[in-house]
Amino acid sequence: MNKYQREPPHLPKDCHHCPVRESTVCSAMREDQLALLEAFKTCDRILPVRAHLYRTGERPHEIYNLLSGWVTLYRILPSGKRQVLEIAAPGAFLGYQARLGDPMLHSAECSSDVAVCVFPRRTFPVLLEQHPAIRRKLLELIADDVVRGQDQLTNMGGRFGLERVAYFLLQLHLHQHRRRDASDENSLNIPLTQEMIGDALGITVVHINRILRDLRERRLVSLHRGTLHMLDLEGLRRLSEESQRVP
Amino acid sequence: MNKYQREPPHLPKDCHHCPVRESTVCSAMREDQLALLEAFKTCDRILPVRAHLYRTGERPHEIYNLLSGWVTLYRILPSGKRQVLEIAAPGAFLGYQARLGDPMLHSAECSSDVAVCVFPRRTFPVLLEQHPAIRRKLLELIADDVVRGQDQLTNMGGRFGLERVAYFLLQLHLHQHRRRDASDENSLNIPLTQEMIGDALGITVVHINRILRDLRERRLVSLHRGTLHMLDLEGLRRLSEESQRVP
DNA sequence: CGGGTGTTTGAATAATGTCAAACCGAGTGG
DNA sequence: CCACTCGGTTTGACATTATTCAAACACCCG
Repeated sequence: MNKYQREPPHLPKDCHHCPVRESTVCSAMREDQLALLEAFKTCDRILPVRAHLYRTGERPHEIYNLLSGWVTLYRILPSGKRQVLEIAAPGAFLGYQARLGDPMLHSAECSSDVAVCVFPRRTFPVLLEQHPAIRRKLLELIADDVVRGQDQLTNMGGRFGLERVAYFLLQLHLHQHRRRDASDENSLNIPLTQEMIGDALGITVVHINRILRDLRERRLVSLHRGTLHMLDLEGLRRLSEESQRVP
Repeated sequence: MNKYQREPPHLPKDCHHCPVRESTVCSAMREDQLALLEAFKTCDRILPVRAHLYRTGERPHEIYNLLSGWVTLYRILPSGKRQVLEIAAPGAFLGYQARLGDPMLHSAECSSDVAVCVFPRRTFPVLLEQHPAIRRKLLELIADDVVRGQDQLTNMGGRFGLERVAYFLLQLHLHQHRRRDASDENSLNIPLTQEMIGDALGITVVHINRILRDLRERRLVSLHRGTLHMLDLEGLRRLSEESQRVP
């Protein structure tokens, strides 16, 4: 088993027992409508680390609900650089875009072994049409995506490396801490490499490394082999809100 | 009249004559349904430069359709820095968010004199409920927002100043060139200051200035008093796709 | 004719990237 | 079980990119 693999992928018996039902589009269905969903969905599927759900330019014929594991959404620039757009946790709804027939504009790669629930892409609009509640929920999810995107943009544009990384890790932790019962209140198991942080924040691995050392020495966070230890949440928050200049 | 003000704000007689009808949520209504929209909307309104549609933290009671002029969406960081999230052109749908009652997470300021079409916020969900086509269109618009956000993120994370600005201006021009009949094929009137570019791209005004000089001397673009001259689109594209390193 | 906003330039300094090399632990195959 | 490889981390020296501070300038507007 991969060193980052703390939770082996597990498939729920049915939608009733689905661990992420409440956090994704499926929450729009009443308990007694779940059979409809079940009928609509293609299958469940398990994928190994490094597998791709889809790649830039492809026109996949599926849409995914992430059941367990982590998926990284990214783009490659003409220069060869990689930009990580999102680190998707269980509950994420992946592969949707406005014009479902268009080629994807980003790639989705498994950062751990992964379990997904698969929907057919071609007939997905039918589902949306038949169940307005699902479209309502989807709109909600995507509207939140916009906000998180804006947050990330603000982080990238407005903070230097140290504060940037601090804020990024803080958000990562908070976002998890909402839906999850973190076994340990202040640590998070996540297949996060320094390179990934760098690619998410537009900073070199080498520099990320120095920043992480700094954060560790300040006893704020430490990242070690797939475990993120949040040592001082308040301190992190203070750091990331710090003025770099006095206006 | 403000120096940047090339087009005085003008209010359409009714929805039938609305110049942006096709590019916003209203396009979801059939010609014969426009009366319903008309009945629902609160009013049209004209706002002067520097006026705000709404500010961070407020719970506005309206939603807007931008009819003419430019609106800048931005956030302020704890450090005092400003991050420009979007430069909204006519046709933009402003002020919507998943939970309409929540406080806004960004501010919207008029960069020119502006005309907006105003919808009531409180009853907006009713409109969505009664006309699924509008929700469908809104979902589409917002899904596109996500993509443009990802694009911006990629630009910020993956490019240095020169290429970053080049790409930004190129996108700005292309995005306009789609919906507009640009009188002059290769120039764009827009109340864009160097400071705005800087705040959008996370670069200091001073540095933006040097970059713009560079771009001007390479005869790629020039920005002068509210007019953006695209001198060499192909060259810009090449520059922004340039590898900084040879992988 | 001011006054104010936006632009421009220079010099010093700080932040970050690049290159090169060593290191470290986990899985692999002999 | 050990040598070996591989992905990921760590460090140093140096180059590049960007910020900061300070000041002058240009132009529109009242």
